[in-house]
Amino acid sequence: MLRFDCTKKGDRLEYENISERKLQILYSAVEDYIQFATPITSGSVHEKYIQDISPATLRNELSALEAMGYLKQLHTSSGRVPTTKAYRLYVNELMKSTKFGKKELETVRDLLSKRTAYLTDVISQVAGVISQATNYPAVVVLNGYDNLPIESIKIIPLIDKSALLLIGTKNGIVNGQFNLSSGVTEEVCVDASNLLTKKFYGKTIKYMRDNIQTELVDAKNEIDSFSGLYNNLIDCLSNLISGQSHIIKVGETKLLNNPEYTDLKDAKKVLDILEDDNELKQVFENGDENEISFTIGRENNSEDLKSCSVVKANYKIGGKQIASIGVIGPERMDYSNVAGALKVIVSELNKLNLLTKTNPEGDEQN
Amino acid sequence: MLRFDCTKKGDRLEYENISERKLQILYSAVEDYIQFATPITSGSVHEKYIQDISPATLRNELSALEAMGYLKQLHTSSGRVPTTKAYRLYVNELMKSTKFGKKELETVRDLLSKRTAYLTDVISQVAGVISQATNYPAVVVLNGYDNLPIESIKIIPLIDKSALLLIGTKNGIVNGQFNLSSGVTEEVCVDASNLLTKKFYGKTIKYMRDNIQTELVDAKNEIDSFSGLYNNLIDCLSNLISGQSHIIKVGETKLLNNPEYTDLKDAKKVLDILEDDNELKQVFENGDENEISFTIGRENNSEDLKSCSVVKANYKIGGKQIASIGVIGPERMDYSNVAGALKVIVSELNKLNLLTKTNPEGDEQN
DNA sequence: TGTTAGCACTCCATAACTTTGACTGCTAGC
DNA sequence: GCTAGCAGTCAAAGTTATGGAGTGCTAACA
Repeated sequence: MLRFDCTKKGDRLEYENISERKLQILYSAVEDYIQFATPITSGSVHEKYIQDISPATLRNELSALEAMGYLKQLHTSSGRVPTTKAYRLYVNELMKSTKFGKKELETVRDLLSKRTAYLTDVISQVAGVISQATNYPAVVVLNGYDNLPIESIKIIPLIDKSALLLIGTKNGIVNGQFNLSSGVTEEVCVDASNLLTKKFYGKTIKYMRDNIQTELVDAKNEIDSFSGLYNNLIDCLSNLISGQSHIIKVGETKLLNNPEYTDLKDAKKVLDILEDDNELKQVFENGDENEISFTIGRENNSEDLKSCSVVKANYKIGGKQIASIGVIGPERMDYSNVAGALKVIVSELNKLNLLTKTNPEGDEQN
Repeated sequence: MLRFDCTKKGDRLEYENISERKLQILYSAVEDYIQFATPITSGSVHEKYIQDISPATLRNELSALEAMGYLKQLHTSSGRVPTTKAYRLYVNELMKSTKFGKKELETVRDLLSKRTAYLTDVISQVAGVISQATNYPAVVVLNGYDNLPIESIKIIPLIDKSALLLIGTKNGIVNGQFNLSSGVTEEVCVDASNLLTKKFYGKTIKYMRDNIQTELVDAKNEIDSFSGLYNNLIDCLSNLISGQSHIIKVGETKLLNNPEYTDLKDAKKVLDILEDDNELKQVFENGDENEISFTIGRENNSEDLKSCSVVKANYKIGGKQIASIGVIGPERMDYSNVAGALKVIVSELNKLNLLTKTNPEGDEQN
């Protein structure tokens, strides 16, 4: 069965003077290797994909593709496996952009429709959905809270002289906690909440951080009792904003389902990176600015990740990066399925975002 | 070096007619195997632990201990490894109850002192601390919210016609979300919050569930606008209470650090159970009602866990089970260290609990 | 009766070797 | 330019030796 349809001939030839037939063979080879993880042989390509070319001819073609750097043999008399160059060509030019079934789409929608209020809950939910849809470990890196647009601010006094800070954003509630000086009443908190919401509605959290000092000095003059809140609130805000670039991981052990990691030593290298939040953050800060970004095998900076690929979606709002959402897996990754899953999830997240966006305007007009 | 000091002779003899010398040998054997994971031999015991008994005599003793079922040989001419029976004796009678260093204690206190408001955050923090302190995968199963005592109830309207429900408990905030009918003002939410807090302060969440219908019927009569809240709030409460017995896992891959899981097939069996929340819940519902409960090797019900041990602490408030906190690891687990870590964490949790308990009374008296 | 030295026995772990089979590269013919 | 067929190659699996660690047993001793 020939799965390759020739639609982008012009683009392809930019890469190299590579015949259409070689591309067809390479496409079959990569897809087969992704699916079965066994080296490609002239026999298997003939049998499964391209019956009208004999194995002997395929041998010549495979040999040529090897000379061009798209395939490599593990040893003489073994079949061939794709190189990073082949995966790159496959990802850029050959693969169907989304091989993501309707059934999976339904599952994703179902899971995301159970909306949760807190941003961190949304993130871990998203990570879970991706890991389930792709069967690889999923990682979500929230790139700080700076770019999130504020919808409302609430300060809620708790019983033991502390208070919750809830910042409602279009994506979910961000929360912090701080201590109240004695004498701060529930009323003061309500007043402060209203004041802050009024001053910062529609602005980003970064804007709030940069301007809260001056804004609150004014407020302090207006409202006396506000002083019991002032310092601690600012502390809380700066803690909230500076430190917490949240990272969530789900399904690390799914890595072990792949035959390239039957040797624990190899698996350990990758799992150790998955354990180390700082390293992982760096990994997910790499890649280009496209909607979906692929870092394949040897393209990875880290030596221990040369056997891996990282696929991530850049989740943006108003052109500003909010989070990196992605998976990590063997170089022999099902790129098509992963890219499909990530696209669907980002698009569903954007829909949720629109949903919350329309309502407050309705409220405002009332 | 003889690490065993004889203090509980009377108790020990209840088990079996086993000489003090055999106990000393067995103690050395188990501790050595826990530390090095290599079979015990007459030579190594002589060299490392009991110099004044010759290897030949130790051979006789080890052979006798094998006949009694405390040791087993993997094959003739191999050393011996402890059986489940040996670990059970070790845990019940021989081990030092806490082998938990001051340094580790400081770490635990540090981590727990960064108090977070939300119960789910507290739980995952606790799981992280345990996994870090023991170097095994940690699991926390929150046994529903039923037994948590209520301190305050807040309903917070969000911008898009939905509302947050925050139930403050002595252990942390439990939160839910529900939709508001139109016309429900911020004032109504405040009134409802105050009313609910007044009615249910000090009662458990279970009590609230069982009595909210009747209590709120009265309130509906008092306050007209309350009807916009009524149904959805009850829905939210019952969802909150029934479904969510939270389970949190941290450090699953730490299992792979142990030599008994260098074969991925063996590791997979255990990791699969760690993936399956339902099965895991059952595992952690087993065990006795003691403060710390050990389920060792073959004592496990699940066939796939016969090579594992599960140690859990029952975290209770007022005698009522709140959560199971524990670790899962190879049968050759460092029981002493794990038990120490769990005890410390439960005791620190109880302290935090007391801390929040004193403050509201202060508030009440003001 | 309990302890101990010494020796024979056992059996795993490791390495060296052999066999098998899958696949390629090459050559010659179409 | 394509293809059949055959020789060559090499890993994977199976087989056979070798070494060494550890026990069990026996006989002597306190």
